[in-house]
Amino acid sequence: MEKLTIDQVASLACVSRSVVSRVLNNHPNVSEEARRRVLAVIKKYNYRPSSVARSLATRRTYEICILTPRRGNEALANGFWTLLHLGIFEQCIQRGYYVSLSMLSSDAEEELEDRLLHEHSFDGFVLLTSEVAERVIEPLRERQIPAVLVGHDPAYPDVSSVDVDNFGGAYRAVRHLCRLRHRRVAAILGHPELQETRDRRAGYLQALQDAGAEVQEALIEIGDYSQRSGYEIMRGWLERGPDFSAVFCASDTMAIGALLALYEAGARVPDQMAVVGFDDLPVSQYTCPPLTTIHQPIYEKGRWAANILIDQIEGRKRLAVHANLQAELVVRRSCGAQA
Amino acid sequence: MEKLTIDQVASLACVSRSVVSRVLNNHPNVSEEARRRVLAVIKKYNYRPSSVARSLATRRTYEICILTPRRGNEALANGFWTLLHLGIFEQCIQRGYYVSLSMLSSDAEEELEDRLLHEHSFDGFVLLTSEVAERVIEPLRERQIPAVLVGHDPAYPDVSSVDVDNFGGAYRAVRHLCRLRHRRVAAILGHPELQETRDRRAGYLQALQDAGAEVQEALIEIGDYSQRSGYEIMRGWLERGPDFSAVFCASDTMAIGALLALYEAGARVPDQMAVVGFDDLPVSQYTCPPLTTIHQPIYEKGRWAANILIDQIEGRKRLAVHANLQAELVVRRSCGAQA
DNA sequence: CTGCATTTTGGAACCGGTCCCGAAATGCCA
DNA sequence: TGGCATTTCGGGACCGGTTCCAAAATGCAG
Repeated sequence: MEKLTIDQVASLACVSRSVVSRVLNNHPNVSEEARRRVLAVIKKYNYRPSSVARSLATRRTYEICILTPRRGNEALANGFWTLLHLGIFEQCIQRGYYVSLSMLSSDAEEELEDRLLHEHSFDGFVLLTSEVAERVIEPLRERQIPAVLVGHDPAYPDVSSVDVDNFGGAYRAVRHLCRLRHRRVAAILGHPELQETRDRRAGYLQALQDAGAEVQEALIEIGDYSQRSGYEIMRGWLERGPDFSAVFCASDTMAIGALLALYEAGARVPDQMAVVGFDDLPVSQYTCPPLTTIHQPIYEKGRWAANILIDQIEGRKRLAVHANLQAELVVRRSCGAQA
Repeated sequence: MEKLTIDQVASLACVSRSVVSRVLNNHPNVSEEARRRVLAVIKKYNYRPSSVARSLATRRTYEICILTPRRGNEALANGFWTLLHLGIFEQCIQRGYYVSLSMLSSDAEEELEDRLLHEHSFDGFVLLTSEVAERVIEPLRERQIPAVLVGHDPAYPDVSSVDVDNFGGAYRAVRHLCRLRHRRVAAILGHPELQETRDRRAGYLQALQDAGAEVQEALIEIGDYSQRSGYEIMRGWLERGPDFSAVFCASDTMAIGALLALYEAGARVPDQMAVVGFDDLPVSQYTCPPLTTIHQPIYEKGRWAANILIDQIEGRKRLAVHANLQAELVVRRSCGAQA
């Protein structure tokens, strides 16, 4: 069964192609009689208008592009991105948009960026992390292409964004530890140039200060969101004999690495060392012991991002909006609050 | 800076648009002089031809669509899919194709399927799992749209596929346990209607038989690839007092769930219970203890799938190819072979 | 310098839609 | 029944490329 064109549908329904077009787009001013005939033909032959041809005429593709950072496999393959993609995808489909996927490696693949931004006309872009934003924001601005940032960066106040309350989340995580009588709480944080890291760090410090606990730079180490980095940092500490009783990890992945180091050293969690994470990955319910962490509504972040972007594409929102979603503490066993 | 059209480039370079088109497509029969002028204009204005217009004329979009099954979040968000998508993506980009992402929920969303298959013209489809294949194979066949299946199913011998050696992997995992003197080895398998499950089950049974170990239906339970299912199955066994010393899990996710149940029950792994998984997810290096498992080259599977599909799109392969990738045993600590 | 083969060029049709606009059909009222 | 407003319809230009083909330019041999 060959694919029909609008002209073939028109002649089968004995009308002009303008009429068919009007029926397809729910324009008024088409007689009941004609509409009926056209719909009958469409149904009979299962006709679908070519989205390519339509895009050419309307200059709209109904396609948005997700730009995901290309990190190491270990930092990438933890379910976080799948959930985010899923949220974006489901909302887009619901609103009639297709989703295209790209992963940008950190070395400059200008060729790829050029193609994505200029050659293929996406209606808008979802930028995952400010690393990605940094690389593509200029050309997007120049061509006035709608974009939304998942994450946030004060450097781009004009770009809509959706983020989780990183400061508040870290604050609540560490406050929780302090309330459990931990006076010295170490931290494994992420790349210091990320805004996210700065906010989580600030939350951590503020919570310590508010609790009257010790604040000490020496208790902070920098990882890269991989399990390996969490593992190695914790192992380094254990070798030197840690002088603290709890660790706040800026991601569950790093917490998972830390848990293994503790396990190998025979240090019991939470008795000898309390651990809390950040993100609440699906797997974190199943670590040994299950991880106390800050729940990020990852899937919802995706949905919000898609909604904001599409509103912008369709011209409903003129000004940039900055959504900030709640990050709640999920108490499980790695912190010692539950038997 | 407005986007130029081919006509504007042509007049800036003082040639007709046919010449510009020829330059863009590396056709012969364009004078050095003209080519030079055209390239200069293209470079100066950073011109990119519109892929939409080109697609309309050539009937090729250079876009392939990944169809991912929409499972529960827990079974979805474990890094497996990200790695697979990444493999597909990187190979596609390298060969000049865009990647579109779709997740099909199991309840019939015919509307979505129709749109994906008919309205938007993808050059080809990557079907992740035979569940997905089952739902879309018919219309794809009918319209002769290239597709490749990741996984495999004897019901579709005419559809190219790439899979891992499920039988061999399971066989090696269980043989390993038998060699460690386990005589009774339980199994947590996946959905029985999946070909994958059938193959892994067969490998498990064969290994037991070859080792002269006990083969007993009662030692087999069915999970759904979620951590939760692994957890609950193991917990059920522990409550009844297990009469076996090792478990083969058909996925790492289920193994991770099982590890937690064992941890909670105070059963030491591997001393009291040996555990092996299947997949070798990035996180499996960091479970407590690290998981012995069968390594699936997930990323490579994605690359193979993309390559096979694009070969087919570009007409290089006429016949269906069925790739079968090695699945190797990775010995870590959960099986007791390593100190 | 001529004549023919070959290279290079530009015009035009085409891909499959949208949308503007003038013409035809219809409705309504006097 | 005629006249005017309104609804419906169809023709054609357009979106930005590709590709076929005939015409123009060039190259080469005699």
